[in-house]
Amino acid sequence: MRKGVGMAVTSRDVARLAGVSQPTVSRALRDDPRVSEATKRSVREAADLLGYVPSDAGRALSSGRTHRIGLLVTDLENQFYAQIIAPVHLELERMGYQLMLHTETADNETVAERLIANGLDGVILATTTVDSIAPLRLRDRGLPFVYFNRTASFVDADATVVAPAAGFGQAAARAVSLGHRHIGAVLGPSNTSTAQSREIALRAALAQHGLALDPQNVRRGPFDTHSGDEATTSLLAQDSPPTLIFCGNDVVAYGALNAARRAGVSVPEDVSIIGFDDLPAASWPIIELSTIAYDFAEMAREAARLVTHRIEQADAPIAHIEFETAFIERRTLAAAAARV
Amino acid sequence: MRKGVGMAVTSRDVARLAGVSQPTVSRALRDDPRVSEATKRSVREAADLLGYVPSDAGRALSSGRTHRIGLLVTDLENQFYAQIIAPVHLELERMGYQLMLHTETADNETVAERLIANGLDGVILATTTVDSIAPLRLRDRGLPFVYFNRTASFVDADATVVAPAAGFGQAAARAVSLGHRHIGAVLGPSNTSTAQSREIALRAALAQHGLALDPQNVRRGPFDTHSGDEATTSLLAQDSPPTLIFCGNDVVAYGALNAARRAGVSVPEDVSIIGFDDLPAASWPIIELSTIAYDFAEMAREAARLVTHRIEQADAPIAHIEFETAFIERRTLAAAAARV
DNA sequence: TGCCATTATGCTTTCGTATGCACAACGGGT
DNA sequence: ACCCGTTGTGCATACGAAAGCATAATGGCA
Repeated sequence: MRKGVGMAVTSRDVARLAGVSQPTVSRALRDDPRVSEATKRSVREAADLLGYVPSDAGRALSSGRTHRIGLLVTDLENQFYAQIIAPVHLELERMGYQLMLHTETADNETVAERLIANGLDGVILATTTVDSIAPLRLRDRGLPFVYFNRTASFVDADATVVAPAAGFGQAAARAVSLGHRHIGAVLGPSNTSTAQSREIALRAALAQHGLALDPQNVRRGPFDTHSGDEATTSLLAQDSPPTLIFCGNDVVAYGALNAARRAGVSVPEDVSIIGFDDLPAASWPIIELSTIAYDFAEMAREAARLVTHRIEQADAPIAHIEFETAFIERRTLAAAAARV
Repeated sequence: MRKGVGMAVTSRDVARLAGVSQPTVSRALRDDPRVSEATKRSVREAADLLGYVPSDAGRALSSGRTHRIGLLVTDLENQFYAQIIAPVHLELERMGYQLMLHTETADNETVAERLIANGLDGVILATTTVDSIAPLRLRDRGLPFVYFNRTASFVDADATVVAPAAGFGQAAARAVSLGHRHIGAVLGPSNTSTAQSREIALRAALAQHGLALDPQNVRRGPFDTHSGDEATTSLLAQDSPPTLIFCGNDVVAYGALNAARRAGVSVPEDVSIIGFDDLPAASWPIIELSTIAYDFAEMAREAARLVTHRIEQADAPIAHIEFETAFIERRTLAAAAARV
């Protein structure tokens, strides 16, 4: 950029007007205690007068900090991530950081490179698979990052995760008391830590009551509505379908509800559905989904705090923060229908 | 930043290894035709070997371009904006730009300042109110911006907007043919151009059939589910409620469906509901919302293209791009119930 | 009155990349 | 053999803010 017409006002211009040096302007505007109140006042006045706005690039280059945090997700249209973005954004802003959204496209290889190239101070990984190499790359670069919700195997790092045992324990107990014995599940992708931990928790909870998942009644697929729809359609098409279906998350459960409706199967009379996450729509009167809840907004904020803390104190001990779950019973869970 | 341990590899390091000057590295990696193929190859090799990643800040400072575009929204949890972010993000990425999400908080005054301070090349305004001053500030700064969906009064700029007339025309015709005469509406905030244009289009469409909105059957509120719920609850509580309710958008319509369900009013037997936007959930079997559709994903991509085009060619003529609408009939619209 | 501590400010350099300009090397045409 | 055009590379510097260090101004105390 060589001297355009609309060239921005720089700290040097402010300095000239205020009759001080450029470094003094820099210090005054950042409220450095070494600058006198009188000077600060006149500098601020000059800055206001000129409409001075510090250059992000200049500051970044000089200080080595961008105050930008990347949030890596795959599917922005997924309601779960939509719910996450807002609290992360707000919490980061509260702490003086800006959020940069990044999506993981097909070629996983370049994701870490793109994150690194973007001059981020830190990264929140929200859709890591257990076998992802991105964390390795970030670690090698020395770029601070935290796991949100999902974790990867190769590298340990700060993480906020869900502890699904309690929620599934309560749900299973209630389901058994309602007479459910033939239980199905639409699980998430087996290369995600969330799908893995939920599957383990579900199986353990059922085992408490002497029950097990019949492999015939288990489906796996991405955490999205379409996948839940397909899987449930296939489950319900069987000769003796399960009376209750646990879904990998709420978004999948919406798909399950759609599949049941399309198949003319009543919920909860013919089949009960249980989700996971307790998204806002789960409690809508037209949905009323039974689900396993936890404070995902707080979990998102915690991830934001973890990453900024890691940036500011690189040698802090690694923190794994678990969020407890609880079963929330709504319309979509009812007594098991007698089987034919 | 004064010489840390994990200091990043710079173009100078690459230059040293490749035995060329730093500017040659810069040119070689950007595929400048003035650099010989042989040199390019050896520079690329050296860069790979060292794991060189160009500094965003350095490039931004030197070139005066950040390749970052801000997207300004209010409510990230709103499904409409969630649907918008993905296409904008992808289209920008395709054109070599990064998306920065910004939210409008309570103090509108500082929004423009925050956008300007963030070293953006351009901005997409998605939630402007007609009386917003942000566009003025951006124009004064010379920061390129475009309106998405909504426009403001004070400043003209590139815009992508919806043309609601056709959609409402079709919907009204169909509604009338189904016997609807007492029609209500839950409109958006009157300081948004979208709420204004939809209200005008709706009234005009009804007028075609000699109908008008009874002020008693009109409610206004924010474009969210809660507001749609409240407004509809109040509409339905009247002595002779409307047989059909037009909602400001789909998210509002979801609220209307919830309100009806809670009030024990059947949709569409007792009341019909029509939305606007055709969000993915509108076509779900458990929802099946009649609505007015347009290609919002393409509209989002177009906004992305407009802003980058404006950046690259500041003196291009201002473009206003309209997206046509069409009525989509689903379960929530049926024949009007006979009135008591 | 002189010295030192403190406070406030300025000078200089740095961060990493990009670009205008100078210039070296090379080759072809006469 | 000379000139000139072309091609490829280097040099110097700009971009804007921040920070280390130097130093001027001030005040207190002996």
